[in-house]
Amino acid sequence: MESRCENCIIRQFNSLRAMSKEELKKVSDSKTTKTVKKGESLFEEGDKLNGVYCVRNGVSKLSKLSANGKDQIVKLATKGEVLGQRSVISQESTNLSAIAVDDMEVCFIPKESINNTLQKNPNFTLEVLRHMAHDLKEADDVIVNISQKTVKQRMAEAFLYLKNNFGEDEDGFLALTLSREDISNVVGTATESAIRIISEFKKKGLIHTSGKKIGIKDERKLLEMVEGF
Amino acid sequence: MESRCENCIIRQFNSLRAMSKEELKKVSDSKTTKTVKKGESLFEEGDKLNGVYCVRNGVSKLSKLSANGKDQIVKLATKGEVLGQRSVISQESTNLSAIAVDDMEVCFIPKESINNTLQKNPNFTLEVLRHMAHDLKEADDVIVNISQKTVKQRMAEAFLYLKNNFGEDEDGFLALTLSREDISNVVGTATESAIRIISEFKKKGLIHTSGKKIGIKDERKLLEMVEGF
DNA sequence: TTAAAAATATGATATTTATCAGTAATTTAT
DNA sequence: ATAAATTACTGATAAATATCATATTTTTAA
Repeated sequence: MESRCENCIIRQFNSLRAMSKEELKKVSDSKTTKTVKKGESLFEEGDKLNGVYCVRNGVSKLSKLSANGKDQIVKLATKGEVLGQRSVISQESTNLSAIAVDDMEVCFIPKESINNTLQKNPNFTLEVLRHMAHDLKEADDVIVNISQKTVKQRMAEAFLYLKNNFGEDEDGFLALTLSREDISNVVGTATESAIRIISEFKKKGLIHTSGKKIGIKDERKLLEMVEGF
Repeated sequence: MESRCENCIIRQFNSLRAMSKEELKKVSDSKTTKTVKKGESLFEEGDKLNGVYCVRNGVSKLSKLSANGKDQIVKLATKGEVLGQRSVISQESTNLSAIAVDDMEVCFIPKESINNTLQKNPNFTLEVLRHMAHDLKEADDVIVNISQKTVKQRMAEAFLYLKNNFGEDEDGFLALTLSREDISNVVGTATESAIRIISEFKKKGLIHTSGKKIGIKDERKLLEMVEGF
């Protein structure tokens, strides 16, 4: 397994590609690689982060606990994404927890390397900025979705999102398998409601399931449902 | 009215303060000042922006239209805030409309001045980045709020937000007066529901009203309501 | 491998919220 | 100043969603 950042392909997908050779070398020297088992956390809401995590493998859910004890999943981050950036940049504690949904492999990069480059390399800063602008746009879309769409529509949207972002396995099931509870936390609904809608979608032939696994059967109809037909 | 950016106090509240004297001079020479009447728009969802708007006075609502024809207000921007930045940075059309809630005075700064500085002045870029990181954190909070809190809780929260961010007038009413419809669009609910909850809060002595104007009477109880007691 | 625990599933019911219908009050334009 | 248009408000009802209870299946750990 390649362990020098300079040669890491993952880097092509995130802002680290805007780093100079020397900067990358420094990052490479200061970074540590970690394995995180399914269910373990990278960091928890309220933690002060001493660096960022670059995801090499696996998927992490970024979530926030609400007063009534339910988690809301704000984002699912996979290969290539950098976690904790916002917290490091604004020098505040994180507002989100990052928990592994899969077994993960991540690189921890101490904040000094990041902050140094942010101050010296405008290209890097601009690249980070572009990513954050994109994330913000997505967050706005989520806000509008949650407040204007029904739970059914959001469920349909969630399945399409999972297909588009994580793909399908050989058997036509969504490659990323989430528990019913996680699905309900992405959609922002009660777990029972999520399960009920899964049953309904199954009856209607929109999806098929096998244990936890869910496969999309009628993408067109799901899309129509999202649009409100 | 001062019209040179170099001497504009508003600048202290936004990322423009990280610009050098020369950069500011250029911005000042290329900018134009506009007056926007209540109800008029600065830009509309889908527009390609040729620059950013620096708010000198008044308040603008940033909103997005949903499929069912209802607007969702994502942010209320006031004095000192820079609008359209995200769109200019990511070189995409805006996903939001900006409409004046008050009569406004804004400066339009062509994107060239911004992009130039972004490429040359890392301090400026970093400052913009910090602001965006903050906005993103706020957006995440909104997501969690909307999906986990009841309409009543979100209404209570909206009133507290309006007080904290826009203050009160001499008579103890919220300084920013929104229509019932706008309030419902901030909270993400039907206008009738918003009105109903206003009536209820009034009966319970949490707020008082006079026409459109709303005043906070029992902040403590509103806070408790937000927290879920 | 088997008992315990956790996750999934479904029904019954309660609660929340939206929608529709209509009136009253306020604002706008003439 | 007055009519028209918009906005605010209220009630009745429908629809969506959450909650509680409980059964079944799957996973975990001894």
